[in-house]
Amino acid sequence: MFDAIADVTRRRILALLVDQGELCVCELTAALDVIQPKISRHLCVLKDAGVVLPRRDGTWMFYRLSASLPAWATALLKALPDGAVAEFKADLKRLNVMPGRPGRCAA
Amino acid sequence: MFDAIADVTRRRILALLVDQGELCVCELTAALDVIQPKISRHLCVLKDAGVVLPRRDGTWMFYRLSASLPAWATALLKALPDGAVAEFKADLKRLNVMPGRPGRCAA
DNA sequence: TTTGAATATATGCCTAATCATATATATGCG
DNA sequence: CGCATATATATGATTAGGCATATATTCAAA
Repeated sequence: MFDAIADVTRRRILALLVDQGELCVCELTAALDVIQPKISRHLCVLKDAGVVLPRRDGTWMFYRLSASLPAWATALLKALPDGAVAEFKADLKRLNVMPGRPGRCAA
Repeated sequence: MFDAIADVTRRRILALLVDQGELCVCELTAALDVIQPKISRHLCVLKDAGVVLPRRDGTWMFYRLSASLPAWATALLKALPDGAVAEFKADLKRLNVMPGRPGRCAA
C-alpha cells in the first residue's frame, strides 16, 4: 500500500478512481495527459499491490478500487481528491472534455 | 508527507513516536536496532518534511510529531502502530528493555 | 469462414534518476 | 576527554521514464 501511494502518477490515478469509481486506460491517459505505456505500468503496480481491480469490457480494460482494504487505507484514499493530490482538479477537467469516451456496459 | 511514509524505517520511527510521544535518537537507535547515522538521516528527512519537530535537551535531541498536519495525515499516522507497521511490537519491546534511557527534562 | 485493419492495452529493453545504506569524519555538549 | 548526534562521500539497489513492439479484441470485407 505504501509503495502504491509513493508515486505521484499513481496518486493521481487513485484520486480519479476515488472520484469516478471506474475508469479505463484510455480515459486515464487523457485525464493525466501522459503516454499510455506509463499509465499501464502504474496500473500494473497498483493491481499487483491489490489496490485496484481490473475488468475487461470488449476492447477496454476498466480499473476500480479494491473493496477489501484496511480502514486506514480507505480513509487515506478518500482524502486524495480533497487536497492531497494537487493535480486532481486539472485531471478531472481533462477527463470531462475528453472526446470519444467509452460507454459502460455493466459486467 | 508521502515521501515521509514511503520508507519502512521512517514508518517504524513514526509508529513509535505516535505511541510514545517523544523519543531521542539513541532511544530510536536501540528500539529499531539500526545504526545511529541511519536514524539521524531519516529524522532529518522527517524534519525537513515538517512531520516531526526537534527539541534539544543537553546532549540529547528529542523528536516528536508535528502538531499541524492535515487531518488525513494525522489519521494515517495514528494507524501506524495498529497493524500498518509490522515491526512495531518488537521495536517497542526493545525500547522498553533499553538500558540507560535518558530522563525527560521538560523544555 | 478467413483475412485484414483499426483500436486498446500490455510488455521488453534501455537510460537516467532517485534513494537508502555504510563507512568515516565532524560538530556540539558536559 | 567522552558521549550523543550530525554530515560528507561513495556505492548499490530500486524505480520511473521513454520508445518500440507485442498481444488482444472488434469489426468489415471477400
